[in-house]
Amino acid sequence: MQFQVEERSTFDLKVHESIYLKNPETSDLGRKIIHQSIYLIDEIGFDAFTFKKLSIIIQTSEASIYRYFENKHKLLLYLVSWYWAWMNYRLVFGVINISSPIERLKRAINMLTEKVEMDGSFGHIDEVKLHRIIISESSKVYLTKNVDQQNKQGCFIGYRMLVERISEVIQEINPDFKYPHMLVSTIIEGVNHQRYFAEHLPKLTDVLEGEDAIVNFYEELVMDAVLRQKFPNKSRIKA
Amino acid sequence: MQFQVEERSTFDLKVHESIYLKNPETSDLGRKIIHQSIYLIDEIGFDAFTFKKLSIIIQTSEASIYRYFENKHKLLLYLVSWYWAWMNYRLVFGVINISSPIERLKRAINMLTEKVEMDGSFGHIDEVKLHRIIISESSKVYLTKNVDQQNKQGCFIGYRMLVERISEVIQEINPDFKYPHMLVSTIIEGVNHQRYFAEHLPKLTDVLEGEDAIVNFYEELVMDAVLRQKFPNKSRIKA
DNA sequence: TTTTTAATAGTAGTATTACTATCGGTTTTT
DNA sequence: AAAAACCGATAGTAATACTACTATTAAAAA
Repeated sequence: MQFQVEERSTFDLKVHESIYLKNPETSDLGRKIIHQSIYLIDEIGFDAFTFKKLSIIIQTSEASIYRYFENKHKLLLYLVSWYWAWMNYRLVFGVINISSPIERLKRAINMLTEKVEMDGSFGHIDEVKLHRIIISESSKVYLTKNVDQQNKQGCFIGYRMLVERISEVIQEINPDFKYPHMLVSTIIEGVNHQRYFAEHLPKLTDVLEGEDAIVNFYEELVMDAVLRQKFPNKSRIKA
Repeated sequence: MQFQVEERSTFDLKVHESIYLKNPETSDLGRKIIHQSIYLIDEIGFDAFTFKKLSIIIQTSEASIYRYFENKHKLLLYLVSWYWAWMNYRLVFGVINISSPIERLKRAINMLTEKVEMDGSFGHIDEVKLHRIIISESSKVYLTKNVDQQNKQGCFIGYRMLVERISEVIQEINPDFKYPHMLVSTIIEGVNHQRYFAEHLPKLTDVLEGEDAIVNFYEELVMDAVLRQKFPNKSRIKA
């Protein structure tokens, strides 16, 4: 992940160039588009979201928004990519002082699965609302007929780096573990679904009070899976 | 899951009534709609799929299709619900002779995660093509603003029953395991994503040759998680 | 057998969506 | 001061998602 320091001493997370026609970070209108699209998508959902509606809210024309993004899917891809870059960034700094790889993995899983409840230092982006969008809309970003083409252009490197980064910690702990990427992407997708289920389809998950069951569940799941082959318990029965 | 015996001695899997306006199983046109929509969605993807295109293929009018389904989302929901009912049905019969709950769980996870490669006995439904649709489109069924309303109507009972059925086996094995539903729905959603990644975004998964890595991964993951708390390995290090 | 009714198919239309093209006017850059 | 980039507004198109209405057919009642 790359970032650059700006005058206002915050970071400007880099999103892959092929996603936008014109970088929305470089103009007032661009930032307004990002800011307000997060509000609008969170409110009415991505399916009902249109550039027309957005243009009315930010008092501009539909055509002006099209100058930044080819279509609304690309805008969503931008938001999701920003989130991936943000996660990568948080992960680097959240784990930098931890020497034990096991503890580092635990911390990483924790950051990946915990609820985003505070809005940070990125001016026009509301991370709490963005996280809700990630939960309910992010998979639509790659579940399209254009995946292969977009992947070739590098639209998903943020996600790939996230998975790779954590996979490396897993392999540091247990070089014999065969499925590090599968485990990590299962967790990333899983959290989103579980948070969604907890809110809308609670019978498909286990909502426990007094604890963040989702965080605990995934931490246990990952540690069990990764440590299992390293320290196999021979006393475990075979049925 | 309910089913009924028909004259042609196959089963007619029940899909919840609130999903359709008129049961497509009851007429020739209805069966054609199901049969051909599977082909068309598989070919062009759900986003590009329209009732207009479908009506041209089956040589009828758009309005006739609207008489069976309120909109294309409901049609997708029908297909996905049929798949859930089919899975429930297969699960019951695939597990009926296994007395050991651990082996029963293994078999269930296996059936849930394995690739569908053979077309079965359900006349107008091509299960192989349907499975491809499940992999790339099924989550769109509940990732909408109407989830709560549709859930209230019972549109997702098939899914709920699937999760409940397997959760019960888990609880039979280990009554102390706290997250059976979470584990099962994580697996069901996970397989779909991993199969999708394996084909389109291989860097997000681990594609191994000579074995179905996805099946093995999830079997190990589930067994580790479920048996872990039952037979905790005290020798496992704490970092 | 005729009549009634109910179910189903087909025609034609509307509002909205997802864009594209064009044309002034205003900054910004050189 | 000239050129370039940028923005806003208008208008237009093709496709989509749906609805209202009409026509046809088939089964049930008279």
